[in-house]
Amino acid sequence: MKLWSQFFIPTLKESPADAEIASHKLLVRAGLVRKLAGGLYTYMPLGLRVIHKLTQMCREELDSAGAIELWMPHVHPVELWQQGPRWAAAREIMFRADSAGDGKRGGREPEWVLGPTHEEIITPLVKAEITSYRDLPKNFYQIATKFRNEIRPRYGLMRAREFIMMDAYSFDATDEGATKSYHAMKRAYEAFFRRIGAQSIAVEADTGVMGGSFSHEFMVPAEVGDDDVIYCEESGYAANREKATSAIVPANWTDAAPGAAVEEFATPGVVTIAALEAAPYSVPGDRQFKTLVFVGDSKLFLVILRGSDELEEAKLGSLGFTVFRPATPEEIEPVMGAKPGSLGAVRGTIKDAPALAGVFADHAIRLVGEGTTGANRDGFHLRNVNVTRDLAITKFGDFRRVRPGEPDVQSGKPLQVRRGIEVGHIFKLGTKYSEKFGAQYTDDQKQTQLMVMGCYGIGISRTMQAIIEQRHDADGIVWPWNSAPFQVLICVLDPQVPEAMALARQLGAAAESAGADVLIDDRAERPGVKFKDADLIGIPLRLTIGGKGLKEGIFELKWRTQKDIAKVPVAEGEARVVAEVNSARQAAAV
RNA sequence: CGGGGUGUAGCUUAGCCUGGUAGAGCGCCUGGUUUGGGACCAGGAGGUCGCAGGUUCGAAUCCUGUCGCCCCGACCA
Repeated sequence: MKLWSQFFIPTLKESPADAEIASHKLLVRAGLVRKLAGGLYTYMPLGLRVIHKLTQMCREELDSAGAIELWMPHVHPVELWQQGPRWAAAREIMFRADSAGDGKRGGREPEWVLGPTHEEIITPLVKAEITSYRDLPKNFYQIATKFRNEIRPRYGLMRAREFIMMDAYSFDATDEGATKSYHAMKRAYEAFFRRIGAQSIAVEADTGVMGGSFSHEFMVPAEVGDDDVIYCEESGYAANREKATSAIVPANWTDAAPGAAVEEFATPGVVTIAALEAAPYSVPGDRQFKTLVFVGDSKLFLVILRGSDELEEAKLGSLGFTVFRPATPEEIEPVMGAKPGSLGAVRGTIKDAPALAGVFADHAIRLVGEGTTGANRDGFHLRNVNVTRDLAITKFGDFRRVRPGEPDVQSGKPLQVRRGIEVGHIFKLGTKYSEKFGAQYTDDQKQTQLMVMGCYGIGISRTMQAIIEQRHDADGIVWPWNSAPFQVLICVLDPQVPEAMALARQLGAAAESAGADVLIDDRAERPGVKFKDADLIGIPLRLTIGGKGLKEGIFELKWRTQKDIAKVPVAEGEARVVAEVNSARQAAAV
C-alpha cells in the first residue's frame, strides 16, 4: 500500500511540446517517464512499476516454457562482433564505449561496444560450456537494457536508443528440436501478450539481417505503428508486408501461348512505366514487364516484375546474396547495353548476359502473358514478348509487394491491411551463428554436430507504450488489470478526517489481501484535481471516500472502463472490494 | 544522411515579419476564502530569450555558424 503524498507521480495538465502521439503524451503526462535526450528516458517510479509488472509476467511465462534466466554484460569486446556474421550490417547502429579519460592513462583503449542484442555473446558462451547432446536443448534468456544508436528515435519509448528488452536464445541438437523450441516460445509469447492485456497478433515476418529460416513478429494493432500487417480474417493468415503473399496468380493459370513474333518499336524519351502507359503507346502497366537491376555480392542480377507491381526489396533476401543494392546507371549500361528505362530480359538482347548472376522473375509476370518490355537499346521497346518463349528467366519467385484486396492464398477472400507496432519477434536461426562461433556438440553416435539456434525478443518498454496506445481515452490511460502500476486507487477526498483515512487503510488492506496493489490518494488537493489525476494515470479500480458519503455510511466504487458509480455501504466494504478484486483477477487470468 | 520545422521561466506559449524596458497561463512560495470533476482573491520568487560570432548607437527580433529537439523520408534486429 502506497500513499500518493509519499510517492512521486508528477502529472502534467498539458502535453509536452515534443510529443506527437497519444501514448507518448500520456507516458509523460501521467508521470511514467521523463526524457533525458532523444530516445533516452528515465522510468519514473510509476512507470518502473509497470515495467516490473511486465518483466515479472514475461519471466513467469518463459520459465514455464522451460527457458532459463541469466544476465550477460552489456559492454562487449568488439572482437566478438567482428567474428560474428553481421558486423558489417550491425555496426552502424552500435554505440562504441571507451574511456572518457583525457588519454593520460597512455596506450590505446581497447575497443568496446554496447550490446544491441546478444547472439555474439551467448553463442561463444554455450560453445564453451556445452559439448554433449545430453545438455541440449537449452534456452537462455535475460531481461535487460539494449543499446541501439537509432538513426531516428521517435515517439517516446517506441523507438529508443536505450530500451528494455527480453532476449532469449535456444540451442537444440536437431533442426526438428529447434522447430519445437520455436513453437514453444511462440506459445509463451502468446500467453504473455494475452496476460498483460494487449491485443496482439503473430504475423509471418521477414528474417532481415538476423538471417535464419523463419520468423514471426508479434504486432499490437495501432495506427501509429511502423509496420503494415496484411491479413485475412477468414483464414487467419497474417504477415508483415515485407513477407506477405497473395493468390494473385490463380492455381489453375495457364500461360499464354506464343503469338505474334517479337517486334521492336521506337519509344524516344520513354523511360518509365507511366510514359509507356500514356498515348501514343497506351500500353497498360499490367501489360508491361519491369526490369530492375541489382548488385548482389558484386555481380549484377535482374528482377522482372509486372509493370504495375512494386518490388518488395526484402523478398530479394531469399536469393541468398549476403549483401545487395540497386545498381547504378554506370554499372548497368556496359552489361545491359542500354540505360535504365529501356531495359529488358528478352533472350539475345542483353549485351553481356554471362555477366549476370541471374534473372529472377516474379510469378505475377505470368499474368502478363505477352507484353512489352525494354529492348536494351536506348529509345526502343519490344512488343509481343511472351513469358515462356522470350524471357531468359533463371528462376521464378515471389518478389512483388502485395496490395490489399488481392485474394488470400487459403481462403481466396480479399486481403486487408492495418498498421501495427512490433512488440516481439521470434526467429528460427538455424546454424548461422553456431557455424561462425563453432558451437558444436557430440551426438550419441560420437559425431560432432552444429547446434541449431533460435532467438527471441520482446521489447518490454515499447510494449508498455503499445498498451497505452491501445488502451486510452480522452481522459487518460486505461490500464489492463495485470499491467497496471496499481490495481486499486483509493481517493480520499478529506484526508484530514481520521475516519476517512482509517477506512481507506482498511479497504486497502482488504484489496491487498485479495492480491491487488493499492495506492491511496491522500493529497490535500481538491476533489477535481484528484479525479482528473485518477483518470489520467488510469488505475483500473477506484474507490472514493468522501466526508459526505461517510456520513451516509457509504463509499463509491468505480471502474476506469465504466461510467457508472456504485455506492457501497461501509459495512459491506471489505467483502465487496475483495469480491471485485477477485473477479477482476479471474477475468485477467489466462 | 536528405527535406521541413523549432529552440523565450519547471511546463504550455506570446513577442520575431517591421530592432528600442521580455509578457501571459499553468505550476511553485506566503496569506486568506473555498472544497465531489484540473477553484478564487491578494502578494511573491523564477528568464544572460539554446550557444558562439557578426551587423547596429542599440539584437529575443536581422545575418553567419554551431548544438539540441520535433516531423517526413531513407534506415531499422
